[in-house]
Amino acid sequence: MQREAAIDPYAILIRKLKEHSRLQKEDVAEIRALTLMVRDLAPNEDFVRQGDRPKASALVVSGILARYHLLPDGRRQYLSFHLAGDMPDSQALFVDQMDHSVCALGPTSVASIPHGDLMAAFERRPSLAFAIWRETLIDAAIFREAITNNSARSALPRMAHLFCEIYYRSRASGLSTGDACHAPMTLGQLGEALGMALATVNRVLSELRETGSGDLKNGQIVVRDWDRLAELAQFDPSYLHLKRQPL
Amino acid sequence: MQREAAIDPYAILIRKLKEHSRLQKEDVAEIRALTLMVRDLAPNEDFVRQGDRPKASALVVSGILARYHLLPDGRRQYLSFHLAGDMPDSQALFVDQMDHSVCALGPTSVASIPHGDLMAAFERRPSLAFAIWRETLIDAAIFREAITNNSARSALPRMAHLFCEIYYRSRASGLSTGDACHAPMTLGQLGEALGMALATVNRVLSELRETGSGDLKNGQIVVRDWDRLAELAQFDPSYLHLKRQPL
DNA sequence: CGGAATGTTGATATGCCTCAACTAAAGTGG
DNA sequence: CCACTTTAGTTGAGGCATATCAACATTCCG
Repeated sequence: MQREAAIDPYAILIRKLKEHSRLQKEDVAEIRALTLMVRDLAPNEDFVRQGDRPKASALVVSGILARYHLLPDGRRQYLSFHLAGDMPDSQALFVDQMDHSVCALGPTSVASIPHGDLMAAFERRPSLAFAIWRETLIDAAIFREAITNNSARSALPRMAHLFCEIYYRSRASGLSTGDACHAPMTLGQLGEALGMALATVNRVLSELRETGSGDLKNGQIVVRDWDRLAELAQFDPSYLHLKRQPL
Repeated sequence: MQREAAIDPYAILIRKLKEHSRLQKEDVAEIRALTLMVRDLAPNEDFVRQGDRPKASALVVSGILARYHLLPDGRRQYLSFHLAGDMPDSQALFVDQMDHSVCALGPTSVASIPHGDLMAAFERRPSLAFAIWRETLIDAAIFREAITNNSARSALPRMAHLFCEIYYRSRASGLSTGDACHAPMTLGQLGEALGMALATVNRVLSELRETGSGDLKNGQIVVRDWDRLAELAQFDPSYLHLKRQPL
């Protein structure tokens, strides 16, 4: 996470919302009037924990946030990954208590937006509320796809699908660099996302590598052959509900 | 679904929203002013299909609706089950195209609410919009739990967990009768929800039966020993975000 | 009453998990 | 900057949970 001098968190949020929603000038103005407190997280640091009652929502400015469930025996189940522009817990606006935790994958910088600010903005600009509501609904679509991915696909296509999704979303947000995108997760975490054992992750990843379609390396997903990867994964991006297809 | 003469769909929605949200008189009035078109579905009949662009939202009046993904090879992955009072596709209000289908499990009666009506009501009563937004967020929490259930739990606790959830939600909505609740699914469908093969479903269900904690019989989930069932499932209902605990 | 859908049970196969030993890389303090 | 420790990744052997296949029983429904 190179700390760049000139990151404009507002611009990041505006760009992201525009990927799926139309924003009027007034909506943009309303966004620019929000109070933002940017904070840097170390890899693996929690932003909120299961059981918390946060008073602000998170906006990912750079890096990646992940949501996860903590199981009684201490294991983790990663639920979703959130790139720059995402607001991974706008849900806390309307649901008192966190039912999951949110942590940084690699070094990550996060802006907090006080709930009060957001609610006031919603009142003035319902269309802004609808854009963020839509964002939470797309989130839900991503969860649904994860249910299907982890329940109905075997190890190789399952991993391929997750890679497709992260790469595709990165690309849609202009966060990819050529054939690669940022994904600083360990094989262990990948296993906790996909519901497979570490040793299996390793073997399946090697297998994926050998197909020449994709790879995970130095904290990056590398796409060597998109068509092949997407076919292996049976990846259909329509569930992401983006206005423009980056691939 | 016995067709009863005196079902009031408005009352069902109001009761449901009150399980997690506070409604003012004006919100209730706004709900009662909505246009509802009730329609009966036969078992297995689709209400909307993947790819559709519905112009109305569904409200379950009686029976159960299920959401599912259709995979390229024709298999299904059931994603969630929706009881009376649920609005399983309010998402279509803000997301153009359906990324999944919705079908009836047993005979089911569904009310359609035109999107225009809802949006107009939201404009007059933002708090009503927030209640329904909250509903969609709880939905998302249920999806997250399904990810964890299907990815991190083995067959027996996985099945127990789904039974717990459906029974608990039924009870919260006053839809349970003693120790049982309506759940007219076949073993095949149960397998398609839990990501296990039909034969396995059968064996695991027998096993569950033998623990004396729960059962699925005549289209009903029967809870013989709630504490045992909940323990088997590691069931923690907090993700349902209900104001009052029915158990 | 007959046919289709659903449920039951056994035998066998296999994909993934577990355990374990080891290598490589990354972070840390002297 | 190097030795040391910790964390991450790699690979093999073996076992087990669940899938698959197959035959049959049962219930549902027209």
